Amino acid sequence: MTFSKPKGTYDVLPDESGKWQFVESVVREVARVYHAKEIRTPIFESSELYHRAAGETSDVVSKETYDFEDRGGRGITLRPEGTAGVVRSFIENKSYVKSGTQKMFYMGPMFRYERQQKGRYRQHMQFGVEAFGSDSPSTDVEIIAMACLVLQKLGLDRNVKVKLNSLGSDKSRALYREALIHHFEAHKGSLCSDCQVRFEKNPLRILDCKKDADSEAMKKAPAMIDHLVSEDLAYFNAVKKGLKEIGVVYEYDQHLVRGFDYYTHTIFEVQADIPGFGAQTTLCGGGRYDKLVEELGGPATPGIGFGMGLERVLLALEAAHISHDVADAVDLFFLPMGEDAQILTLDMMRQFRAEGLSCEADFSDRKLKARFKLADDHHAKYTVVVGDDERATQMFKVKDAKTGEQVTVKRDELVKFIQGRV
RNA sequence: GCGGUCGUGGCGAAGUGGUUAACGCAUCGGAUUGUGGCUCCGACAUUCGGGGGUUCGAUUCCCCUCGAUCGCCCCA
Repeated sequence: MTFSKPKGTYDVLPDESGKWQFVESVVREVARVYHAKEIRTPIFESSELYHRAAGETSDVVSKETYDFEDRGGRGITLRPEGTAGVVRSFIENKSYVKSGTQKMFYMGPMFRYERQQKGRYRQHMQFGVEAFGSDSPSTDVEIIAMACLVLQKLGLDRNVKVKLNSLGSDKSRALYREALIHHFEAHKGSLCSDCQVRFEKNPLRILDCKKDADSEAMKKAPAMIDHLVSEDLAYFNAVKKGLKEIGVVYEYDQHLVRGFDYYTHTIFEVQADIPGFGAQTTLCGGGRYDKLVEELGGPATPGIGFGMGLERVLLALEAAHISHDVADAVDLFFLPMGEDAQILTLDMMRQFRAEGLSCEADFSDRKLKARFKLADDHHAKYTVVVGDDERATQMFKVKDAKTGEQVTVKRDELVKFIQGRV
């Protein structure tokens, strides 16, 4: 009987974790300079939370969640996205009593029951940011720029594009919804079957359809921007102006619609723009959600945030042929000859490791040739053979992997010798 | 949830309805018993994702299933 990983999941193997850690370190560094502190919420929440937050018409919540009943009969859902849990925490811990804008980030696994393909998994890693308490368009600009900074620091800024749209406030949206229904009513017959359903449930989603993208009905469809009430339009213009002023290149996309119903005003995506990238091009998506805190039972508090899929970021790096050096070399590799030498090696390694040097030893009794090769495989910077002579004299021959040169060093001086060279 | 393609050792990859399943890399052993990365020699799949069927005989044909992959949908 052998076991295999659940469908849609993957293992990050020891040789692959370095690049993950690198991306994670970049993300944390960007969070630091943005003064966004980390928040860690449970990876499961009550099912009700997600239904209330994302909305019943969203595909993610209506058919892609991992739901189960726990032994106490509670309805539990593995988090499919990060915002709902963070907002729940924000309200439950009364974080809203603080004044000013609060920025926080999270990084962790999200779960969606979907058919997997390139860049889409049932468990995926997301880095996300939320900012509460500011209704200024400048905060929108700041948050979008933050997502861009992560990608820039990774070297991907030339391989991505930012797409931007506005959904406006409730008022604008109601107006637009009516206009859309009025427009598509006449063309309903020419729409694809999915859009027939969208027409009934959420006409906004028709705009996102790829099948009907080139149809006459779609081309003539009214644009959201023409239905924004004046203050909403002013808000959107302020965001666009801000982005332009600070040099964030974006594309206005009137068909951009996001998957969760909680969004208002500014919505955006950062998409990979790399030849040969898979079908899942969205690296990052987010927007403003000024009603969500209130809807989930908190005081009216504006918010904006985004989520970034780290698998896709890694895929983008690969597709763009960008690699970042990951250090995996070990400072010292010991080759003890015999049992007494092994004990001595253990003692030396204990001392050296406490001093911060990384050490590895091979305790096999194979021939030295094979064992040196092992040191090589571990990218050892220095290799030391420990045998009877060395034990007797406490003098060790330290071999430099790069030059092949061997220097004899006293045990007492070994730490300094290595530390001065690595 | 829907459609296409694919599934041979740790990895890459030939192959055929018939009895020993190429080759390359990696690994292990030896040439070379305390000093590697070169070279040479040798070893390494009772088995071709799993189950069932057709057949005298199946890795090869058929069905089911699981998995991977690409796309649709959706999204990070």
